[in-house]
Amino acid sequence: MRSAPTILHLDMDAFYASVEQASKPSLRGKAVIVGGLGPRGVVATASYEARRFGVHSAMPTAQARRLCPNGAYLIPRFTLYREVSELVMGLLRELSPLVEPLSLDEAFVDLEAGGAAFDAASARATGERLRAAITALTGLSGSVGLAGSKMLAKIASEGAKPDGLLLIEPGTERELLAPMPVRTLPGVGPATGEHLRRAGITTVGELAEAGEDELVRMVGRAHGVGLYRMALGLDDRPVVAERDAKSVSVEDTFDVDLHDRVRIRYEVQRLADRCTGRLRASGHSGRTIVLKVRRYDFSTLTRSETLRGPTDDPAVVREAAARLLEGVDTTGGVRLLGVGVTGLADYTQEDLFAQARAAAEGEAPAEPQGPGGDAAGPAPEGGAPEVPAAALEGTGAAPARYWAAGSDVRHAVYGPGWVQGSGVGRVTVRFERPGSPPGRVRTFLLDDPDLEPSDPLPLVGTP
DNA sequence: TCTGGGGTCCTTAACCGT
DNA sequence: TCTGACGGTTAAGGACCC
Repeated sequence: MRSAPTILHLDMDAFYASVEQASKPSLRGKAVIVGGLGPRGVVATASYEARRFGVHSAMPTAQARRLCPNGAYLIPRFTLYREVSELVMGLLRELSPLVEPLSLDEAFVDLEAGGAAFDAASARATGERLRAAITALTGLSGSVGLAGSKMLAKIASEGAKPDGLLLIEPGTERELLAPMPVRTLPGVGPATGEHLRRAGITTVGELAEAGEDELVRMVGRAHGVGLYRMALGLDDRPVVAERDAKSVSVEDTFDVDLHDRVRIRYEVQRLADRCTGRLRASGHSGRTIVLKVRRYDFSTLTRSETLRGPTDDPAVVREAAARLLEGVDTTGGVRLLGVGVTGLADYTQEDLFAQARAAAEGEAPAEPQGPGGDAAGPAPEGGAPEVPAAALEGTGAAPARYWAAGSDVRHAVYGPGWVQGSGVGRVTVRFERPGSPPGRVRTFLLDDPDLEPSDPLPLVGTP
């Protein structure tokens, strides 16, 4: 807690959807929904236009389509969002060395540590300058909260949305918080909220009245103490610039539940390989392998195994994951599989045990084998568009090229554009780019040789 | 046609060693 | 030698966040 509101929280407005609108001029002012488009997809971000229809994040995409049938439904393009995010984070780092990103679209900044503010007036001026700079650089809007602590800065930016700035003057926080619903506090989700409601506690003020002992009794030691302090507006967590990763994991939800044990084993191997790929890319190795299984009824279980030392060897992770799978009953069907590695070492330590064994066996690590050697192999990796696994299920036919809605393409004649939709042997492309007027739509055969996938264009600086 | 994917942190229980 | 307290580690699950 500090006496001047010099902790800043930035929250970009409807980030993914706004990036899509900036890069696809015909979508400006329209309902845009970014998320999973499959039968089990959920909404990641909805534009404010879409929110007016009741669409919000974490909602099943199928439900969103019912509420907002004329919206534009797009898959996320994380590479582009990451680029835009880096631009924004760069602006934050000009304000202070103490920048703590929470996600691609959110961060805390300690303005005092950077000499960018020392009181309410200078903090407000810095916040407004930042908002203008973000718009100038990216064309997007962000909301800024300023307060004497992280918690209040975050609550402030929430209140500032969209496209605003809110400053909470230190000293006013208790009376400000008191009437707010408990769910306002970070860390109070559906479960804790319901728990408290049953005890007759619905506002932050009532939370403070309940007292620390009572809260600890209700929700446990760590949570109770933290909750009580937050209810009083007390929060002295520092802004931490660099936090090292503690785990790496990958998981897939399948469009249709998996029953075939051979196929399940195969998918676990693929996930293990993807996981080690990411592990190595981040320069880590880890000691504990975790297998996650979500069954047909949405019940989730995890099984883990701790090795004698950290590894980043794909064969070792694959074998551990396969062992863990053998202890899991999958009759009834599996909706999701995941493989993770925790207990990360911040350096890459060779796994001498695995190396020695591989040398003894005189064998290169085996590639995972497809179930029964049939055609339902993995979707192509890398630049090429992926065919969803379910699209191949039960078909012996070679798939036509698959064009995901929202993805970038380039046509030999018409230039850059994006996929508006595809079906019945055709793909519809809208030809426009960031900064251009809304473009026109053309339709091609799925395998038109003039059409190819391409990388996103930058939001600004394109001629 | 319900419910993603990537994480973090906490709790509880079992087990081991002192 | 037996029992108990305690601490560390591992495993499993759950809440929460964006």
